[in-house]
Amino acid sequence: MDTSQPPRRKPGRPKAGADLRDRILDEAEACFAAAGFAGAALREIATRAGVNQALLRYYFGSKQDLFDAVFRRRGGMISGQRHVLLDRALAAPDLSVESVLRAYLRPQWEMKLSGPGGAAFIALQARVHAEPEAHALELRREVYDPSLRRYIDALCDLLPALPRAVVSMRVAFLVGTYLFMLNDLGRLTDLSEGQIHEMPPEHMLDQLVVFLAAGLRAPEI
Amino acid sequence: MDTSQPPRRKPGRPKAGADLRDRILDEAEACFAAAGFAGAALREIATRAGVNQALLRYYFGSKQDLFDAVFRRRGGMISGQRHVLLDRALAAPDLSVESVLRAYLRPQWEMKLSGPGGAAFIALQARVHAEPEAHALELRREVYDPSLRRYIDALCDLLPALPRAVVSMRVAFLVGTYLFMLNDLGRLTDLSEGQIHEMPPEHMLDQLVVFLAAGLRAPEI
DNA sequence: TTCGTTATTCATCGACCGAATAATAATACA
DNA sequence: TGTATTATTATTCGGTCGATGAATAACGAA
Repeated sequence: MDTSQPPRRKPGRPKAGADLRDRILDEAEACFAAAGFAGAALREIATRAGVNQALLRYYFGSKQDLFDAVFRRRGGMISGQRHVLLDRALAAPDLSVESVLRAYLRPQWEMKLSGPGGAAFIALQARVHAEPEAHALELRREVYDPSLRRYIDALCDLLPALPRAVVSMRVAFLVGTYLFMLNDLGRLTDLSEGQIHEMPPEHMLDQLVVFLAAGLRAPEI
Repeated sequence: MDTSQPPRRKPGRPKAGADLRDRILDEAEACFAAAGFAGAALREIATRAGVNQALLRYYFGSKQDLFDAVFRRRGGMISGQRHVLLDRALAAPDLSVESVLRAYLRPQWEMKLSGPGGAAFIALQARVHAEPEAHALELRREVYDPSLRRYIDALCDLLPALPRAVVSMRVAFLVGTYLFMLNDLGRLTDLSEGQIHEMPPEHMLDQLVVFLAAGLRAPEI
């Protein structure tokens, strides 16, 4: 009489494909963003995605591999969009420090506003940037450094008075500024006693561009 | 024959006091910085500090309480130093955006360079700023927001053409910039193909001040 | 139909973690 | 000296975690 099997049992091949894969990545993204790498539990990711935990391993390998897949998915999108937007900015007649900055910032900005998934990735990205582990550093380099180098080249051309070392350093400053700003966007409100809260998001991006462009253009000391 | 007690046994009261307490906080700081809150293990902290794990609980309470103690220790130092340096800057004849910026940046900068403990705290701080949990947010607010508000006031006086909302936002930008820069100081090297590596640290702080001061002074759009 | 391959679940293992409790040694105080 | 208090250790508990291997159902090819 032990043979009574509850009806919910369906190993096999019901929902395979990129669809399920993406759903797993979505939930993993949310969990990693909320709890960090160590704090996220594969069990919870699997449950939220409606699959068995062993399936994560079947698809992605270890926990670290899953994390990397999450990071590369959106990171690759952003890098690709930056590449396209930089090409467009360089070809446009209004080429300027501001237009290059916008080409760099817009992909992340739009991902942040695109919905909870995009916002989760921004948070996750901020975490990765704060992690000192060698693996996190490699990941960031692999995903982002190539596109960054092109932007440094473009800005050096636009700011011929500045040596490359100074431009490189200022670009590094810039990365910290926007990462923090995007991640903390909701909390900026507090410092300004609510005044920022009433500002439309598009205006905030403008503010950021103004701030960063002025910093980049500052004469060398 | 079970009564043979190995000589290494010394419960009691050998090394009590602020000394041991600080050693525990030091090791906790290093572990939390390296692995994050969830990733750090109380067992390792205790081992590295040369004490039993239960002693952590006796001194600090839960893991979260220990973390908070770590954060408040150095955070309090920084806030205190900022308060003093801002007073001094406001009273000095060369009061300027730059001098206010330096008063804000110097405590963290010197902590970073003061040794491995200080550097560990900077890393930990960057992690806390990237964590979305409500508790982390409260902690940051409690430790840092009061001093931040004074700096916003001072900068508003120095930049009367800018509305307070804009100054507040730019100060928020600024926080991200220096946090990221301090934490990534060692890695900035890569982007500049080694050129930054040869720059003396003091010069890097100057570069940061120039960048931020220009951003703060940018005319409103 | 048959059979191998692929996708999925189930069940479990060993490790580790944070917390808790009880025992115990050093000190302070009477 | 004796006794209460404080600082420290030893040990254990329940829980959770990532990983793993075996079982199994669906599908594609023959």
